[in-house]
Amino acid sequence: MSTSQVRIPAEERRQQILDLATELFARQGYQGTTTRQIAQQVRVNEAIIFRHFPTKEELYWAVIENQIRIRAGRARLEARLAAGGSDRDVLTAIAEELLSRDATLSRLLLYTALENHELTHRFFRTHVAQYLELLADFLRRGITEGRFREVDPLLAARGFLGMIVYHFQIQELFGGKRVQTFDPHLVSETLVDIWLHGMEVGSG
Amino acid sequence: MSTSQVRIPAEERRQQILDLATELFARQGYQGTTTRQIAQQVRVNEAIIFRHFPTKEELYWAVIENQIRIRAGRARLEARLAAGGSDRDVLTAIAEELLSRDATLSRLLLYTALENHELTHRFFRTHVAQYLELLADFLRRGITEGRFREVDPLLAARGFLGMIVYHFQIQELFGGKRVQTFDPHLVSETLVDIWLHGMEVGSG
DNA sequence: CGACATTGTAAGTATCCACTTACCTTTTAT
DNA sequence: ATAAAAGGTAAGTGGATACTTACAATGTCG
Repeated sequence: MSTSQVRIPAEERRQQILDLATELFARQGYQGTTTRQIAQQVRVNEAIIFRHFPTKEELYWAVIENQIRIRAGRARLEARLAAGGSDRDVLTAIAEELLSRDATLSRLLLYTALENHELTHRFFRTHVAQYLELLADFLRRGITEGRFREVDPLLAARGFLGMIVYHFQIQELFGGKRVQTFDPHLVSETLVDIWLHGMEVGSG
Repeated sequence: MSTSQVRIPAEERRQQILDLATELFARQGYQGTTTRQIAQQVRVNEAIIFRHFPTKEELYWAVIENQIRIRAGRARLEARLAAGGSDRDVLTAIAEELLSRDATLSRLLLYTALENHELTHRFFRTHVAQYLELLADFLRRGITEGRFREVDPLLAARGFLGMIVYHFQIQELFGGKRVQTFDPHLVSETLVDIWLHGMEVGSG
């Protein structure tokens, strides 16, 4: 033995690798992160990484799938939409949840969208598109019930999410928060107010 | 001499390198693109790249600055805002212009935002923030003139751009256009309609 | 107590990267 | 005509990268 040799059960080590790799991939992307870096973060020999994950690429997809599983709020969105309350309350809650997420998953997904061509589209269809469809369904109901104006529900859903997500991107990715910080609650209320006022029949 | 040896004036060669590097960086990012790849695209020896640009990184920034110079429509936006016409016409024209751009610059900027921490923020302040400020000024005038409701103009500007940019991102980056294509004109009109209806005093 | 699977390490390997060096070929100015 | 300047190439360099191999320490169970 020459260094410390901390022994840890496999399951735990695997999770540790996954967690630290998540951090690095989110900050630096797939290409910008080396397996040596990951090993150093875990304080373990590089070979350990390859004992738990056959290739760097498989580690990457494990990271992505893990993050989607624990973070992407498809279930949470469904619950929110089903829970009821006024349109304003429901939408504000959704917006606030999106704004309060940490940037890790967003960064990973953007990196993946940029770096990867084919696999991203499959992923997009099964996750982002589903999220948008849920929102669009909610709007479609509102339209047939006469509460919302007649517009393409999918476009309106994209518009709503776009307001929120773009603000988040500017603050978290482009360093906007170094110039000016915003109260997430105020942001949610303002953006929901504009969008809802724009969608409601006979408002104003 | 062993291969063809096509001789071309320096200025022209430089531009050629810039153009092909732009394409590669936009598709694969800084880290994902090798100088050898660029040389192969230009059909020139790798050393030529380094004759025209001292390092890969300087080539990258030359690419970015070039794209911003020829594409980013600060001047065009100012002209549009000054040209007058109804709010609806002005905003629809802006939206349509953003939607009809090709994805190259967007991809480059997103890559840069993700990969680079410090330089991106400086760039963001001098370009994206300025663009948003111009829009916010336009809204501020509308608010004091009583045409728009009283909301934070910067947030409203982000909301507007967000609707457009997010739609563009989904279509161009996440492969949304493989699932469904949209008429840019229809998209502009729909999103502007929602946002404007949401901002106007006494509409509906 | 000792066989053995498990967790770990050190030290590779082949390949690829950004960048350099040494040299050749064509154009141009005098 | 010819020297110099400019555009081009082949063949490196050292270092990094993903992944492997050979072997050492350790907990567990018969």
